[in-house]
Amino acid sequence: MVQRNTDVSVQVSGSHDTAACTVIEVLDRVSGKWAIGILIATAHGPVRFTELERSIKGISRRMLTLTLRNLERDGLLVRKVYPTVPPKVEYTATDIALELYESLASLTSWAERHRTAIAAARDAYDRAER
Amino acid sequence: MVQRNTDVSVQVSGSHDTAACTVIEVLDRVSGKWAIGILIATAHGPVRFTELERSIKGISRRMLTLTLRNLERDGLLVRKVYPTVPPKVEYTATDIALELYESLASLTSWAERHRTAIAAARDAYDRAER
DNA sequence: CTGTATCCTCCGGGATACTG
DNA sequence: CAGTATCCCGGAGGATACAG
Repeated sequence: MVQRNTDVSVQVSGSHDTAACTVIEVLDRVSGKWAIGILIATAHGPVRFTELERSIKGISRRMLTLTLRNLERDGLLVRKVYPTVPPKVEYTATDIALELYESLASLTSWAERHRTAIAAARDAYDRAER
Repeated sequence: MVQRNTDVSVQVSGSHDTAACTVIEVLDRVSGKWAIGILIATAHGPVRFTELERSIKGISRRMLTLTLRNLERDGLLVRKVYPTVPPKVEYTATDIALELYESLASLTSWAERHRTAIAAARDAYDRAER
């Protein structure tokens, strides 16, 4: 989770600072290397711990647990334990999480529209600066 | 900038993995403690270096420079130098940046709608776990 | 005024081993 | 199966000083 501005981050005037704060709230929830992946992986029904571990390539058991706990803490995931043996645990996205998932669509759209332009800008910049 | 999955991050099936990747592209552009603040501060016309330094509370000169360079490199900001003495430098948001700025609106909306629910979930979780 | 250059700290996250 | 517990490392970012 990136260290962010908790106090009034931008001091323009009017509503810009609160806008910044609000956006930052979301980003803090979604920051971290794995949160988005988990959100997406749980967006279509309950998923078990090991399923997640397998579907999210490269995640360590530790980070999977930690990220799940954070998402659960924020009310984005529900953790249900079946007291069987061996144990079974299911994680389910809440409505709030699903709404977030949809809100990310406009960002996805932005990235798709401008991905090549951004790559080009990057190339140009890098070629110029050396 | 948070360390993220560059390879296929989520292996569900169909388009979920590409969706994840695309979202992550944006987040990488916007991650870092200060990028959003700068985006917002430059969203309403050219701003000078020192103006930014003053309006974005708590930012160090180093991070201001670094973040500005990254945003410029991605084509989100244009840096214009007036060869006067003392020097004057203006940063202007590009159209791409402005579009991004607007796309963030749905996230802001999400945060506003659920902020209290999230806070409540957090409280409940913390009270339960001890 | 607009930056660079260094040094240093903190913490997100990986690797590995152990457990109910 | 679903986690904890430790140890460790790299890099984001702060503080400070210097410069064109």
